[in-house]
Amino acid sequence: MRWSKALIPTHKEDPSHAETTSHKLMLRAGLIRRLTSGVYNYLPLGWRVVRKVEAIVREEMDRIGSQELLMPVVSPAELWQETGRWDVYGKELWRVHDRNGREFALGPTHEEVVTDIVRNEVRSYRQLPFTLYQIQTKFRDEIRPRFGVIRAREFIMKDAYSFHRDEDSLNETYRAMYDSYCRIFDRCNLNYRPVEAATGAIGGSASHEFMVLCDTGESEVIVCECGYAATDERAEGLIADVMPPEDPLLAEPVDTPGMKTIEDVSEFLGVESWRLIKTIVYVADGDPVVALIRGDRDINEEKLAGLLGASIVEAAPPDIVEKVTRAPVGFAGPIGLSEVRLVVDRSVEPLKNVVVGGNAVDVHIRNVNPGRDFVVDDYCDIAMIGKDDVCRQCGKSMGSFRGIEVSQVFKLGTKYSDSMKATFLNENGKAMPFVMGCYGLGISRTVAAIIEQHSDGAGITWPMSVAPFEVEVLAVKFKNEEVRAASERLYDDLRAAGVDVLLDDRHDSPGVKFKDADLIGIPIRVTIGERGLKSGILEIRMRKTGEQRDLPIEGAAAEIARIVEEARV
RNA sequence: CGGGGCGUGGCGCAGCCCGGUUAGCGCGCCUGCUUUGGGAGCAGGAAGUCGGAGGUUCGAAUCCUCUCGCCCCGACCA
Repeated sequence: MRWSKALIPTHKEDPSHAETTSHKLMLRAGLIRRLTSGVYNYLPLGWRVVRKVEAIVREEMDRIGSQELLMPVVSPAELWQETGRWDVYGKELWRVHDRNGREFALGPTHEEVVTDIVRNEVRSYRQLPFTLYQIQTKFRDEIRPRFGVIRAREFIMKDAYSFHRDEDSLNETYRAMYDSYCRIFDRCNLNYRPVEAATGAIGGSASHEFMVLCDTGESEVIVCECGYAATDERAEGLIADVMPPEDPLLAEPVDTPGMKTIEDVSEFLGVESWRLIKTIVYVADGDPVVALIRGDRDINEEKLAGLLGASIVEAAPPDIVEKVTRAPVGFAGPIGLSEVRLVVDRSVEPLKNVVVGGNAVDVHIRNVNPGRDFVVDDYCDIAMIGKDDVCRQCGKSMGSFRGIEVSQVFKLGTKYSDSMKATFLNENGKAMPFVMGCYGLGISRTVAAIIEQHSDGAGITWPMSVAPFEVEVLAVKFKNEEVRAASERLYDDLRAAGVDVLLDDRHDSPGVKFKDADLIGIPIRVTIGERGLKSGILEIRMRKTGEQRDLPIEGAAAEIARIVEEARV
């Protein structure tokens, strides 16, 4: 490609709307342009990178025997209603309707569609196991699109689905896919880590997310030196007991006018926040539930939902809170509640003489003792675990890091095949539901994640494997006949050698070209100018390391092609 | 959805509080000449219904109302 004919619109200044490194650089280097919130054009340079990442993904999917297909973006509402996700997925499911008012979803993921294909086409256990995948545009009407393509409403994803006769077979493919993902991210030169994850709206029994380490990442991972690593939604751990031994005192109401938050009450009464019990009313699949946790901690709604076996758990609206506690929001407590399920976190068990809401306006109760003043059937783990908590596996205190979630794999089990009646016949002629796995990988997000880890003050520093071009030939003073001839020859020779090469043949000043070269970050830059030509040399420079050396023009193309070949993964 | 902020040539911004002629600046773009190893110089030029609608006023980018869009912080996920 010749730069003079290419659409590579670079910018000297940072765009005003972008915050993160990758977002700024993708805009400045002319990889993407925003069309509307969370929706992006991929310009030629950006698209080339997407294609490179896709190629790696395809190779690795093929390697484990996964077959590529293409499913439609649009799918009918009825399919989603079969599994209940038409409702469960909520507003994030991008819904459209046709001219007759019939409803459709723009696919955010394709469990329903792929299961529909398989239930119609696969009959026998002899056909199992197999894995299907596609690379396609996905739609999620995100609450808040963010960070350019990292959280977009329209994005590119590779999604794979495996079908099995039993759990053992699923486990085998799950492992193969997990290893495949490791190879993919290794080849993209990413510093990443697979961690245990919650299953969320997709469902299933086990899940891992692949996290690319990045301080501005949106996900928090809890880690322990023993090897344990899990997302904060999923992490288990022990919350250290801070309660000193105390004799139980007599519970008594206390006036707390207008004190509605843990912070208010703890300040007003002059007690530490852990000497309170946080009481939160939730609605789980339509039914109110009250959850209790120590005052300085937060409830993990994901865990609560899992414990209750509910698909939707959300904080109750004020009218439900009032109905349940007979008081406005802010004075909920466990004492005297009836006809509502109480879920109590383990952190509450050791507490003595603590403060709870009084279930009445402007009243709290102090010196409350769990078990004595209210009944606890069972203490559970519904706590959001943090980096300062203690590992359940080894007992050491844990740490945390932030990351970008580039992929997630799930063991789905029969969740979808059950609800969609997708079955095969086993050896005994008995109809069995397919055991399924699903495996997502955000292609566009991976591109952004690569930039997050591969840039410097001057621009992007692409790894060879995903760079839009492998070599940039920068002609200083392209007008000069000798420079022009030498550049053209090298350009042709490199292309003939199978190298992706960009020729900067613009008639701009050298400064402009050098700055642009740094910005778009092609791994190898070859500079050809009058100066070097006099002595028959050109200059080759590695973008990432800044390492540079002179090369005789004779045989330069072959030498450069060799270096490129070596750097390819 | 709650909180905060912003919409002025392609990009980055000033002007707005305190209304007043042809709406500025830097970058970019076009033409010509000179220049060419780290964002060149000179000369000339194109490009904006000041997000939109309504209102106040002799007069609105500026004040008021409504509306649309965008970004950031929190509840969602590849």
